Amino acid sequence: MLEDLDPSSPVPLYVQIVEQVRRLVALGALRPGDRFLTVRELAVRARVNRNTAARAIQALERAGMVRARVGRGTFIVDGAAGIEASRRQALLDAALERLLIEAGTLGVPVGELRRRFSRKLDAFQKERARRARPLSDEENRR
Amino acid sequence: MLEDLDPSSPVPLYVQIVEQVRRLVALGALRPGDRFLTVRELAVRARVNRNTAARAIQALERAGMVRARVGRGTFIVDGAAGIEASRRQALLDAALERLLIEAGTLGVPVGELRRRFSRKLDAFQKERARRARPLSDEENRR
DNA sequence: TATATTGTCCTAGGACATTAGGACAGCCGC
DNA sequence: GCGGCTGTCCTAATGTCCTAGGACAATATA
Repeated sequence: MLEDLDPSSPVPLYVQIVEQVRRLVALGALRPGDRFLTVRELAVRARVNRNTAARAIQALERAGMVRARVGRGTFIVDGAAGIEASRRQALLDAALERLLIEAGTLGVPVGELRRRFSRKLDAFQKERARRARPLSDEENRR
Repeated sequence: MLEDLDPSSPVPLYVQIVEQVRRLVALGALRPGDRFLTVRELAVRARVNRNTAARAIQALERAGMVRARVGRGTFIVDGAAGIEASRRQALLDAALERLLIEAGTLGVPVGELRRRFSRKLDAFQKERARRARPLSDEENRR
């Protein structure tokens, strides 16, 4: 995690970092209150320039997933708490719409889509439970 | 549709066009065999340069949703037919993962996600049925 | 108070994307 | 065959993005 970035990808390095962190947060591997990597630690770990790491953290902060404090470090935040209900609804609806359009253009039958959704959701929850149990699974590996 | 593009958006004009067309195809408003707008027609309609319109159509062609023919025009294609099963599975899985990560970071409970998914899917199917009935609902408005 | 550590700002270069105009090549109906 | 369509290619101008290095300000720690 965070080591396997692809500099030759059209996706910017800082975006690749953001996506990986988003995934870890969604899976519960990083939880509110957890200390995150500092800008310089992240730069070393991901083998990118200090400013590229800073950019990733700034993007995460704009997304409300992280709080950066000069002299202290950066910490995971409960981003969902700061979002008002109506906005959350709108964002979820947009995400659902993107999925349905993708599935629609792929010609996925409704029945199959329902099945795959249910299966994927179960797998996601299972993974989430697995990561949450050790309480510092990912943390301790640092 | 296609008239309300935002030139000041960070999203390129040709991408905005592609997204709108993708939506129409997914909803069944544009079906395989239908004649699509020509490059110049699209340029006038969307109020963009001829080449920007051409770029959008080229992107749609790369995505396998459209077939462009010199001297004849561009036509909607059954893009799903050309995709091999394994690739289709992978694309759908990636789309599902994006949704779950988005929902996860928004803190949406699993039960609510299931409900919203089901509701959205029903709405999508209903819209699809509505658009499919007139057989040329969108077409005739040109 | 020193010193180290933290995030942040400024600047710059290189690369790429976007849009646009002009010209060209293939197809069709008269 | 001719004229009007069609999509496509070439080129240029402009803007934006990405990454990077250097310096700075705020905080914690000894």
